[in-house]
Amino acid sequence: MAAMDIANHLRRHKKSLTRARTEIWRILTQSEKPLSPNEIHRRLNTPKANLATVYRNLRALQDVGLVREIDLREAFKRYEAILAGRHVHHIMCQVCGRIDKIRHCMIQDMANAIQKESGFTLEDHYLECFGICPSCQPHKTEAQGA
Amino acid sequence: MAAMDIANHLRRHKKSLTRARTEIWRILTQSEKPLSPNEIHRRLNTPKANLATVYRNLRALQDVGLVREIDLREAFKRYEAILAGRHVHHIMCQVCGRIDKIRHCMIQDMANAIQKESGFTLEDHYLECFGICPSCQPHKTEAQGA
DNA sequence: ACAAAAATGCAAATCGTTTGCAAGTCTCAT
DNA sequence: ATGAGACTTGCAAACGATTTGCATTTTTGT
Ligand SMILES: [Mn+2]
Ligand SMILES: [Mn+2]
Ligand SMILES: [Zn+2]
Ligand SMILES: [Zn+2]
Repeated sequence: MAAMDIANHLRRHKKSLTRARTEIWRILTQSEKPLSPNEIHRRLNTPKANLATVYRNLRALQDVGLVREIDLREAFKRYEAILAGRHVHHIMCQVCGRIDKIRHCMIQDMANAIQKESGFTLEDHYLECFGICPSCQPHKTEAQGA
Repeated sequence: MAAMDIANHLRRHKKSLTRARTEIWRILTQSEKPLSPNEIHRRLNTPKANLATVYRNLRALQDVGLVREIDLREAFKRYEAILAGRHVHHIMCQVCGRIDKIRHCMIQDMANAIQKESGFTLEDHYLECFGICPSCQPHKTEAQGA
C-alpha cells in the first residue's frame, strides 16, 4: 500500500480521511519499529489529537488493513504500518530492547504440515522472536556498532 | 518436567510449595488448552485461593520455568504448563475459538537465517496461528466431528 | 517447635484501553 | 459552494486485567 493509497483505502470502507489518521499514518510509516499508542500520541503535531482518538484510529486503520498490531510481551501493544502488503516479524533484544525486523519467514512452508496436523486452515499467524542484539552480545570484540 | 518435579523446581528457586501452587499446577496440567487466570481461579477447589494469588503464582511458576504465557490476541493472557521442556505453539479457530496445539515448528531451522539477517542470537520465540477449524469450515460434508 | 522467609487475603491502586455523549469535521449529492 | 447526514473527536467516566501495600498466615530450615 503506497502512502497515497490511504485515502482510497479508507473511502472504500466508508471511513473519513481525517487529520489524525493522516498523521498517525505518517508517524507509523516513518518509524523503523512498531510504536505504542502513547509513543504515537507523543509524536503528534500540536494541537494533538486525543489519546482516545489515537486508539480509535489505530483500530480503524487495522480494520481497513493498513495497520498491524504487534505483541512483544510488553505492557502494551505496538502498531506498525503494513507496507506493500508485506508482513514482517520482529526480534527484540532481551538486554536493551532494540527491535529489528525479520523478513525471513517460512511459516508458509509449514502451512501444509500445520493443516495436516490440526485440520485447521491457516489464515494468519504471528511470530515474534527474542534474542540478544550484536551490541549486547558478550565475548565479542565489540567492533560492530549499536 | 514430570508432575512431581514441581517441588524440587520450586525449592531450587527458594519458592515454597503451597496448596495454591500445587492446585494451579494440577489445573494447568489437566487442561488441554492454555487457561486464563480467571478460568484457573474458577477451577480452584474451595476454599479458593484469591485471584491475586493466582496471578502471583502464575508469575512464580513462570519464573521457575514451569509455566508459559500465551497471547492469542484476547483481552487476557493464557497460561499453560511446560511439560517435558517441550515448547508448543497454538492455532485458534477464528470462528468458534477452539484452540489446538501445534507441535510442528521449524523456527529452529530458521534460526541461522534469522541470526544472519539480524545479527541477533535467537534465544526465544513465539508463534501463534489463526485459522478455521474443521467443524467451522464451509463447503464441506460436515462429516467430521467438532 | 522456633525464628525467619515466603505466601496469602483483601482492598485499593494502576494502567492500558474503551465508551457515552455532545460538539466538531468530513463526504457527497445538489 | 452548500447543507444534511455520516463519521469523527474531545473529554471524562467507565472498564477490565493485573499489580500492590500491608497485616496475617503458612512454609521452610534448623
Ligand atoms: Mn510470517
Ligand atoms: Mn517453536
Ligand atoms: Zn541489545
Ligand atoms: Zn471453529
